[in-house]
Formats: sequence, C-alpha cells, structure tokens
Amino acid sequence: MTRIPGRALTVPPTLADVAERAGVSRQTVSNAVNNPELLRADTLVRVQEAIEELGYSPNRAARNLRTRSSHLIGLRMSPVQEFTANAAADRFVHSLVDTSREAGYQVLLFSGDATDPESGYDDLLRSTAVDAFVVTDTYLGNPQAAWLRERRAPFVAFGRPWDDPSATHPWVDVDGAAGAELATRHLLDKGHTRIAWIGWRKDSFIGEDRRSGWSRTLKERGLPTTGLASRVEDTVNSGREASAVLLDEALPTAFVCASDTLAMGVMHTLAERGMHAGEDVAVVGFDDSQTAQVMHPGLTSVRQPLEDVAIEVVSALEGLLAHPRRIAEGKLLTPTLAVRRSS
Amino acid sequence: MTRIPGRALTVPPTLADVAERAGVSRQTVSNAVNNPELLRADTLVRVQEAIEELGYSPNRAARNLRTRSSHLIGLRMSPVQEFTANAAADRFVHSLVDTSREAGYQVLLFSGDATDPESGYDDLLRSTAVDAFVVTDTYLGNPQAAWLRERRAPFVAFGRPWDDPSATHPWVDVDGAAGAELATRHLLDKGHTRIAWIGWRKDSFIGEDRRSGWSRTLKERGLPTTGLASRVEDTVNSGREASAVLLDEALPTAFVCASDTLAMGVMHTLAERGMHAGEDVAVVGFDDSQTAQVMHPGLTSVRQPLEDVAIEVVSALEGLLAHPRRIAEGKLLTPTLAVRRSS
DNA sequence: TTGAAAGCGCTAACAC
DNA sequence: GTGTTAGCGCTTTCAA
Repeated sequence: MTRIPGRALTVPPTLADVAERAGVSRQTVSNAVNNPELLRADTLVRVQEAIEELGYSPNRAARNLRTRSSHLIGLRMSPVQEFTANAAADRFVHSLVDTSREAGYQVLLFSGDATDPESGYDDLLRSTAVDAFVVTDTYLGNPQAAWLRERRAPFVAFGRPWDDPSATHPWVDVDGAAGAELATRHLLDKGHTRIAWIGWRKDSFIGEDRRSGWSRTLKERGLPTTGLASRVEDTVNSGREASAVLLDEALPTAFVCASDTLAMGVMHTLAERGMHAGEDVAVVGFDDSQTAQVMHPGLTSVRQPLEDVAIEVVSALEGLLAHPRRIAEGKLLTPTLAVRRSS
Repeated sequence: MTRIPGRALTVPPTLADVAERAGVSRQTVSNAVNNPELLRADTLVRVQEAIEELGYSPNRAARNLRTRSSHLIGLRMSPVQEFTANAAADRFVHSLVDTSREAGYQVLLFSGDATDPESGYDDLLRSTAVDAFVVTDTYLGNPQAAWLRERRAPFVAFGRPWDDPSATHPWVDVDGAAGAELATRHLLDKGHTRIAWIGWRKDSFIGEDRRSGWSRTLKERGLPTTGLASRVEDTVNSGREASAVLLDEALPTAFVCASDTLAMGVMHTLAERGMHAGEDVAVVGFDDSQTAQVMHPGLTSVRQPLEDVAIEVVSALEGLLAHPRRIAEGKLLTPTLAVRRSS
C-alpha cells in the first residue's frame, strides 16, 4: 500500500480504484486477478502495475460472499492437557496450518466445551464461516463425525471411524498397531523376551489398536504376553503404579507404553528403585513428545508422521471440496521409531 | 436447521427466509438479531421462533462486508521447536482461543517463513480478513510491531517493546525478573547461598530481564553472583555443558535457569554424575512445561499466567477496536512458582 | 478481449 | 416499532 497523503491507510483500495488507475473496467481487474489468461498481455501488465502501486488485495468478505466460500478450515482445539506429555495435537496444528497455506486455505481455530462435542461446529457451519472442518478428537469414536455427516458438512477426520466402519467420510490415521509392533520388534532385536505393555482403558479404540501391535508381535515369536499387560488411565501416576506391579509380578525386562505419559510413569518407578532406563530395563513410549526428546537419558518413542498426516488431510479436503459426491477414502500412515537411550 | 425435504441442506436460510416466515421485513429480523431491545416483545418472540425453526445464523461474509469487520484475530504461529521443552506458545494459543470466544472473536492462524517476519500479515491486512493481530514472537525486539504500527494495523503484543520504549501499541507481558526472583528467593529459603544462573545469550532481552531477577536478589542479600552465571543457547546440551562447568568451577548448590530446556540440561549433568536433583543440587526452570510436570522427580519451574495474559490481550484488543485513538498501555503480569521435588 | 448489469446477504440511515 | 432504500466489494452472466 503506497502511502496516499490525506487518505487514511485504514481504507484499503478496491477493485474500482485499480480499474480507474489502470484505465479499464472493474471486471477486467477481477479477471487480471482470477483469470489472467483472459487478458491481452499489455492490459495485464498495466493492471498488475496498478495493483502493485495501490497495494491492492481483494476484499475477503466481498469475495467470500460472492463465491460462497471462505477458504477457511475450521479446527476445534481440544482442551489443554497438563501433567501429561501429550503434545501431538499442537504439533499437528502447526503442520496443518503450513500445509493449508500451500493449498490456499487458512485455519480458523475454535473451542467448544468438552461436554458438548457439537458446540462450535453448528454456528460456523450455518453462518458459512468455514468451507470445511478438520476433526481430530476421535479417540473414543467420534460423535461429531456422524453429526457433521448428517448435515452434509464437508470434513476430514484425523482418526479412523472406529465405531462405524461403514462411515463414508474421508479420514487419515496413523497405524498404531504398526507403531507398537515397531517398538516391540526393536526390543526383541535388543534381546528382550519379556516385554510388558502398559496401555489405556479397554474402551479406547486407539489403545486397543496399539496394544494389538505389541501382542501380535510377541505371539508371532512364541513369546508370552499373559500377565505382562496393564490397562490404566493415561496419567504419569497410573504408569508408575502399573509398572511397579508388573516389575514385581511379571519380571519384564522391557516396557512398551501407549503414550509417553505412561512411559514417564515407568521412569518414575525405575528412578525410585535406583534402576536405570536403558541399562536395567528398556522403555519405549508413544508420540515422541518434547519430554521424550529432552529428558535424561532420552526416551525411545514411536513418532507419528504428523506432517504427512496434514498433507493427506489437506489433500482429502481439496478432493472433497472439488468433488462433493466423490466416495470417501481412508488413508493409513505408518509411524517411525525415534530410538534413544532408554532402550 | 430443520430438514426441508427436497431442498439441499447446503443452502442455509437467509434473513429474507426468516422475514417471510415471521411475516416481518428483513430489517426487523436483523434488528431481532443485533438490537433485540428495539422490537416489541411479541414481534421479537415471533422472529426468534422463525429463526429457531429455520436454524438461521447470519451469513458471516455478508455481515463482514457490510460492517467492515470480521471478528477474527490473526495470530501467526511460530515454527515448532523440537528438542526443547518450550510449549508456552501453544498453551497461550489455547487460552487466547478460549478468551477470544467469550469476547465474540475467533482466531485465524497463519504461518509465515521465519526469514520474513512480515509475510502473512500484509495480505491479511489488505484484504481486511482480520480485525486485529496478536503478535507473540517478540523475543528479540519485534520488527512486526513497527511494521504494523506504520500501517495503522490494530494489534496487541504479548511481549514488551524492549527495543523501543517509546512504542505506543498496547502490550501485555510477564515479569521475567520477578519470576527469577521468585525462584531465587525460594532457593534462599531452602538455605542455598551459592545459586547459579544459566540463561540465554546477551542479545536476548527476555533472557537479560530474567537474569536481572536472579542477580538483584542475590545482591540484596549480599551473596555472590560472580562466576556463577552462564549465557548459552537455549538447548538441552548447552544447559548440560554450562552446568558441568559451573559445578566444577563455582561449586553452586542450586541452579536457576532461563528455561525448562536449560534446566533439563542441568538434569542431564546431574544424572551423569550420579547426583540427584532436589537432594544434592536444587534446580529451578522457567515455563512450567509438560516436561517439568511429568519428569522424575518433578522440576520446580516459574509459571507464566498465560490464561491471564490472554484475558489482558483480548481486553486490550477490545479497547483498541472500540477506541482506535486511545493511548496504548502496557500491562505486566507476575508469574508464580510451581514447586516440585527438584528444589 | 473488454465492459455493463445484476446480485450474493447483510446492516446503516432514514422514512413511516 | 417497523419498513424501505441503498450499497458494502466482489464475481457471474451475458452483451459488445
């Protein structure tokens, strides 16, 4: 925006201003912006110069009104979890923002109270404030998915529709079983044969999925799983208590945990007993949190490819918005293992 | 939205639909939504029923176009930092989203490449996509602040204008010196007299501010600071190395660190030497990260009142948008100390 | 290849 | 208290 003396900078130039300056009609300016190939080369140059000189950007509200699309993606933030090592959601938001931008979209954040999963979505949808949603909190089924589908709202889920295999919306997820398998195989390679599992309550689909990767890997090798598994809440203290019991009763030499939070609980138990992770007992967590990265001695952890998840989510979103009736697809990505000194 | 057979749900009702159903003019519906006190009670009820029945929400684009405001706040995400314990930015985003909603605003996230601080702001501003910005990354002065001010863009900064005390924009910040003082006093109360500081490079305003809280507290008590301070990069390894040198050369019994990341570095050194935090040496970090909360044995850390920061930021934003010419104010909040077993 | 007309859905200003 | 008129800035349709 060049500084025009006397005119407030707070009133940005419009299409008409550019048209006047370039000596063309408003429509031609619009075409220069949206369909430059329609203009003769010299006209295009003249218009672009005027745009540059005035610092013109199309008014978003006017464009949104006319095109009935906002190029905004709605994302509901799940509440902050303190006293856990879970930061996957935040890492994902970063990736999503970056990827969306490349696709010409921006992310509108909103929050809703935890008790009402639909709150927030409804208003945004009816006011056509966003073109689509990205739904992330699908840990225990996802009521929003059914709700959004019913309203024909375009959305992509990060997380499988566990509770409804017939669901027809696009989704992207990370193969938790493969992650746990990766972790378990890594420990097998290190010579461990008694490998314990500390996971979440049985009603957690994600927890059971991850657990299955551990159990199937041990069973494949004919190794025991009985008495070596524990299902608890996702807190440090639960992990601490569960690992203490397991150490006493099942004598494992390694732990695979459904989260870094639980793995930190194991670390507490080890420290309390004067044992050292990576020397006396191996520990592997899940999510590659900042804590896993900075703690002593470094926690081996399954890392979700959240950057790739974001790419797939945005790609699905583009498909969805371009072809609303297209059949939905699911995409399952494979995690990696960040090996550190705890194993 | 009631389901109207034959009509696609993707075309939401408009003001005109509601007006027709309620048997009033469009303007009256608009008033019912925006100035209900102007309507006679029975008319209001009738209109509200129609709104309810049709599931009407005002179209945002149309409203934004007409009112020249979007009720959106732009927030640029700083890049993800891995291998640190810094998550204050993410915690702040959560608080900001929640607080904004209460004030009728939503948060639009955008990203820009790290090399060009203005990228992203410019387009959003010229296209009138957001009403205001919240600027957070002010650790080394804030070039965006000057840039935004020059363009008369409404914004509130989380972070003082360190490099320009004459800056006239509203800001909110947390008193880092008070935080470090809190940490240092806590250690003095525990009987420590040789308290070391590990902080950031000298060109970090925030780092020097925090450091001053440590040094002034010790000087007040007539205790030594010489040789007890180290200025390094904000990485775990820097903290590890700096603490090793300090332990050897200055024999401190406690450490105050400018970040939890640095504090974790101290933890590494202690572990490597078979020493125990909280028993042999006390350690205090800064930011109350998830890592501080979940690690063994728990890291005492200065906690920024980010929820309050968000409240003050939104409040300043409201003032700014309501009275654009009002003189700017700065607000300094005091942190607290989360005491854990490392001290 | 360029221009003119119409209208997206809403609200400010004013008339009744 | 309620209705009428106009127009925010843009793009779609159609004519030149």
